[in-house]
Amino acid sequence: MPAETTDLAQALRDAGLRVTHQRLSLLSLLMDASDHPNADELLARARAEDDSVSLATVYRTLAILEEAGLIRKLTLENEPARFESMPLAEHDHLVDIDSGEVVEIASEEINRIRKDLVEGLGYEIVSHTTLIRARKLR
Amino acid sequence: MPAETTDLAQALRDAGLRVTHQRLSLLSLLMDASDHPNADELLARARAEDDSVSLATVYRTLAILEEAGLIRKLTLENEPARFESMPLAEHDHLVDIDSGEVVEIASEEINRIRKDLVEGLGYEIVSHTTLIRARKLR
DNA sequence: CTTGTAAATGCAAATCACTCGCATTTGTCA
DNA sequence: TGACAAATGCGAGTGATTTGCATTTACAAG
Ligand SMILES: [Mn+2]
Ligand SMILES: [Mn+2]
Ligand SMILES: [Zn+2]
Ligand SMILES: [Zn+2]
Repeated sequence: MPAETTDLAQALRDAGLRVTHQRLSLLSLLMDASDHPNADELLARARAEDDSVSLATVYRTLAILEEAGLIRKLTLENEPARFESMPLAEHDHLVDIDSGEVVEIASEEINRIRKDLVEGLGYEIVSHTTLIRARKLR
Repeated sequence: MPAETTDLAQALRDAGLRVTHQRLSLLSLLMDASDHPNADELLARARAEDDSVSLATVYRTLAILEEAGLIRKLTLENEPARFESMPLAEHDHLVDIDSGEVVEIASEEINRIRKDLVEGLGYEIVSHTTLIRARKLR
């Protein structure tokens, strides 16, 4: 039995979730993905292994994995949501408006300033998303 | 003729847009709004003046005003988009996850750091949205 | 102030991403 | 090796937003 499979299965158990092929498949796909796929794309990839997976389960599973803190959902403008495995470091996303590509951006300084600002207003951050639409300079 | 009406009409003309009652109405509503209304709410407010306005026109008009840079659209998670008149100063939004209220947050420092970071990656920012989901501390 | 004409609007039907109901299958724990 | 609740596949529903088309309107000309 591969180590990775065991790890992911354990991550699901630790989250109090049952270990199903669909959950392992989607979690694994997102761990390995270098891009930020949406539900349709994940369905296609999951079906390469098991062609009986349904779109409804993809959506249900993604919601559950997000709830469990194992993955993150990116709500974009005018296009279906994309997903990524939970990153180790907090980071923002830049969408290249010409290619659609998503680039990750991290700044510990921005995170700190934002946190202080929000707390100064009497709030605690539950989650945050920064989406930058940008164009490549030439 | 009120000065405001003239101003808004001129803003539309300057953007190369025809001046219609619906556009003036929505633009005016957003200039005066202290909250961040969605399309449904704007339709209700617009109908208080002219009960023949349609939801389709509200959506078409909001898209046009946004394209013209006169208003801004906020894409939230799991709820219809909200709108605001184009703010003078760039700012982020905090959504109180308990009340649904939207709070504005401005930090010139964050804007500067982010701009430098993005330019360092060879991009220019076209627009950006930061959405913070937060809970009031007690 | 009329008129021609393209653009804007209202209405209803269509889209699209996502969700749900339900019969069937599967994971977990005796 | 069952019992049984939870998960899944499938198809039908939802809700926000968009679109086709007939009608109205803004506005440039005359
Ligand atoms: Mn797609
Ligand atoms: Mn509403
Ligand atoms: Zn990311
Ligand atoms: Zn704002």
